Amino acid sequence: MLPSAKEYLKAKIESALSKIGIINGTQLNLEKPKNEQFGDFATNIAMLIAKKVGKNPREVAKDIVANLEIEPEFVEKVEIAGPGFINFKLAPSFYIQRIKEILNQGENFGKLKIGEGKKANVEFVSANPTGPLTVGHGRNAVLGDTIANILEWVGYDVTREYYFNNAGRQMKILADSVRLRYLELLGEKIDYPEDYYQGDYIKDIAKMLIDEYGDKLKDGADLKIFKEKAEKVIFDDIKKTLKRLGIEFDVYYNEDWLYEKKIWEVVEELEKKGYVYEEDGAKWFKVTALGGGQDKVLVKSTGEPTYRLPDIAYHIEKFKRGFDLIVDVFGADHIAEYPDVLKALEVLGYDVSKVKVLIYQFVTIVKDGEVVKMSTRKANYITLDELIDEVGADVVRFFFLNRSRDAHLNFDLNLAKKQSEENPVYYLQYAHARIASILRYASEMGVEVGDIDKVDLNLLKEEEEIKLAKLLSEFPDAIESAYYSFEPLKLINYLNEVAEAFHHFYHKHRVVGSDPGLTKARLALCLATKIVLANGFKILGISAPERM
RNA sequence: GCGCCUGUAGCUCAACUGGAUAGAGCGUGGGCCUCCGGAGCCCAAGGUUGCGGGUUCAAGUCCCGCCAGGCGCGCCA
Repeated sequence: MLPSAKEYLKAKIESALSKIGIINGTQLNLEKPKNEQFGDFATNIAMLIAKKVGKNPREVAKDIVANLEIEPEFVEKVEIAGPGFINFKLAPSFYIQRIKEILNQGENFGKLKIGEGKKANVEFVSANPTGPLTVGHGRNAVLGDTIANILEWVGYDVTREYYFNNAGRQMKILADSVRLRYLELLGEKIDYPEDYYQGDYIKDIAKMLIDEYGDKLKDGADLKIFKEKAEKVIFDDIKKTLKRLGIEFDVYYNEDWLYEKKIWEVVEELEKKGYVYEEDGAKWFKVTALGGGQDKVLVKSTGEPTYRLPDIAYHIEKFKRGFDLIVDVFGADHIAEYPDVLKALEVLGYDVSKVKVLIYQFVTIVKDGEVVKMSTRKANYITLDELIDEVGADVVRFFFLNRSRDAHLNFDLNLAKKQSEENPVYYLQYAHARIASILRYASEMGVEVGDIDKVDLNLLKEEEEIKLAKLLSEFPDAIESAYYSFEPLKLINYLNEVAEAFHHFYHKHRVVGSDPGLTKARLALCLATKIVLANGFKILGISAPERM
């Protein structure tokens, strides 16, 4: 296998540096210039070390270039530009030959070994079963699932995990909400409390109970049956919604399991380390002693634990289960709580660097020009299901992924449909469908790529062909970059470039033409593009249509 | 009052983590199918990157101060 262009150039520059007696302490940066006229790769190394060497950057660059030992069949041009950039233009064959590799690796092209032999846990969604998933949960679900996909692609053994609590006060209110609706449906006069769950799904569940039990539950003071039914129905509904987006979990972790013993062990351990004190009958975690803002209650004066305790215990469990990477996907409303949890874990001797907390900014819903405050309790929400009904799973996934985590997401339902018709996801999918169509056409004409080793790829000489081939060879880099930043958006941006480069190529050059050799080479290029797009779509969780 | 995030084209968002002339989509104006898919391609208009300082060869990006918006700051989860 050929070395990647980056690796190749890096090695050459390093050796040139050592030849002129510079030991490079700083990171050697090779980046892709925005402007093509500056070549395929550029390094700013001369500017970075100029001061240390006591020369001006352009002179340093000159020294480096003079000592580069580069094979002309790989590198076409090296030049010094601007304040001291060194620009490299690689020979087209460097990229063209990669097409072979792409075709040979097929659906595995782009898979990396960074996470080989390591286990990752991605916890996301984690909504308690009190109502249907909302558009807000959608962002969490899609982000978490896609990050899990990325981790799998770079080699991790990934566990998708959903953490839930079915024991708290919310669940009691939920159960009682169902009970009251049940009685109401049986004809009793009910004063339904305002702070109970207002959604219609509560009535649906009550109706199911009537179908099942008639009025037998009428005077049962026991909420258990109401709670269990509600939980089951709602959870099934949540799972169904997620499945529509292609999301399935490996583990549903019930917070309840931690309450028996685990959380008290945490208190004990923290006490041993001297980070717990009692005040007003409560036990406090000494966060201030660890550089935090204010101390936090671990155990209330009533003897009940606060939510913090199971959170800490849960993460300890994850460590004990042997994960090398622990990813939490949270909305911005959790911003204040995770630092305390991390501090506790650190004090207890766990390697906090394994924990990656991903905070995404909130989804605000605009309906009829006004911001809707989302509340499951008040039934002021737009469900994820409704959104999927409206625009389809691919658009939903793409919609949530096509912005950075830190970007606040304004969602206007009135515009959702309109936007969906012109959604950028179709731009990508169209490129894929178009290639499929070309391949069908070629096949009808009796042309196939056949054995790739017999195709003369060097016939690809046009600017658009080389540009596309070059982009395709960068697919693994795009995945790596999405992995390091935990930003699926990087992959989308890359795929957009690929689709664009393909459309340009298509409009300028005919694939199936009179020259059989060239036709084969171009078909190979098309196939390689299709593979890259399809692999990228798989990571994003969107479909790769053969027709649209 | 304190903490986190955001402010970039009319709108929704990018910008490879400090690089060279800030880019896409939608919208607006124009052009392109006798020919492998027009859900596409090409051209144009549109910007003092919220405001003011600073750091350096280089700032949308880093630091400080304002202004505006979002989310938090509980013996709720």
